[in-house]
Amino acid sequence: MPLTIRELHPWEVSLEEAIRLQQALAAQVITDQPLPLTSVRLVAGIDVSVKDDISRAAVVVVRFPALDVVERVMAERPTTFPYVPGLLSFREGAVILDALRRLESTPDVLLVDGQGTIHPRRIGIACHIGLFLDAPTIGCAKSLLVGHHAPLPPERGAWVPLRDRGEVIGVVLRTRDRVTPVYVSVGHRATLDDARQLVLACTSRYRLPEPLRAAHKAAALGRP
DNA sequence: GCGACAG
DNA sequence: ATCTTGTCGC
Repeated sequence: MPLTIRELHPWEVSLEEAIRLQQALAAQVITDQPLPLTSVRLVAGIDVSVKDDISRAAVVVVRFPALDVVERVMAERPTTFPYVPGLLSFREGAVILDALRRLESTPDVLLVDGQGTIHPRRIGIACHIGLFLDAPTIGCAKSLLVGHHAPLPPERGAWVPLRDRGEVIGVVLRTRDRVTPVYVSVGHRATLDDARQLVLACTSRYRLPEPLRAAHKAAALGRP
């Protein structure tokens, strides 16, 4: 039984309408639902690459905790929406859903390359995709969109809370000794602690979790 | 008005 | 994200 995708709203909207949609959808994001790692069997990684106005999305599903690949799908479509900090969903959302519609397996949780609740309106692309799927999602970004944090210890597994306007919206996580950290936050239907633990459990030899590394490679346009 | 700013 | 060469470290 594949994932069910809800078409909550169109993607071709104005910048003003995009913000209005985010404000309405943000209230539906669930950030307190437990996601026991012992119950996770399949994890999906999602990433998008853009080249010559063509966006390519890739979704790679791996078994957990082994991390071996079990499925990989892709989709392409013209890039229309511009890149605007805070509105990434509207640039990459449609092509990601196109790829997800081709998925045959049903991941228990999806890792998205980008922010979850680490967002001005608390609805980054990971939350947005989670709402369309009504499934557990987690945001894992390589750089920061908003928020501040204390210094992070140098060893793998170290983490500190990320705060914005007085609230904890995510964590800064070191996935490898002495390596630049990643920013983890809940996308939908998960808790921040479970999100952090899952990202770390999906990371082995590299900085980024395996599902995202695999999706990044698959989405790369250039060389076949 | 001046910075900050996922991918 | 994409554009690009060499280079430091395990």
